[in-house]
Amino acid sequence: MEAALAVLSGRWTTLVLRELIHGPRSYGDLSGALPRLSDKVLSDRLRTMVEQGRAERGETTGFPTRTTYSLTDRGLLLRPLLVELYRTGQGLLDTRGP
Amino acid sequence: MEAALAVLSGRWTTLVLRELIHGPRSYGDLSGALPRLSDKVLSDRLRTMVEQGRAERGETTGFPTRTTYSLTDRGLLLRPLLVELYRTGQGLLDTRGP
DNA sequence: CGGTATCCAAGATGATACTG
DNA sequence: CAGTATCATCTTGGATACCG
Repeated sequence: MEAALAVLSGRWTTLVLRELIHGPRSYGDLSGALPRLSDKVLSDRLRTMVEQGRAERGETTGFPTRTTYSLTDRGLLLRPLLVELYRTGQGLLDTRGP
Repeated sequence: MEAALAVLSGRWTTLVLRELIHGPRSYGDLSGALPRLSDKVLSDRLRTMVEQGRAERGETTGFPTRTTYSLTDRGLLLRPLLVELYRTGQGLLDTRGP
């Protein structure tokens, strides 16, 4: 449990994961989908996820650079947990949340 | 999802919840089961859970006081999420964690 | 036994500005 | 477009000590 929590740690981690679960996303996609997330924190999270082997980065050679992030198999392990987080969140709101 | 995360926020919240899911526990039970958790944080967490309506407190009248905490129906909503946290944690460790 | 009161250190986050 | 650099701030957690 502590291991799973450690992976989700950080206020924005799960939200970035949710975006990536729907498929590869560019830095700009993520930044646009999460407007309240600062560039600094976004790149912090992405770097951590890549270091942990949960995400991969595909970088183009041209200019402007276009980088695409996608989940690895290890990252996809988290999918059921994210689904349960969503379900539980709905449940909490239904019964007068949070 | 954010609602669910907010409820689990705090490094020790899920561990306290796990103890309570097995049944009512006194303050001392919890403190003993989680030796690395300071009194301050334990009482912070319990207070928050009671405020949120996820736990209830039953206090005796005598002395020394003996207080028992237990989960409410709202608290039990979190059970499937905790189970999934546990499952995911196991999965992470199996594939070379954390 | 079952807490509360302080204070401090560390880490996370946010705002802003700048670069290849 | 895709970041990095810097700094202020906010939040958590831990240590310690004390109270009814």
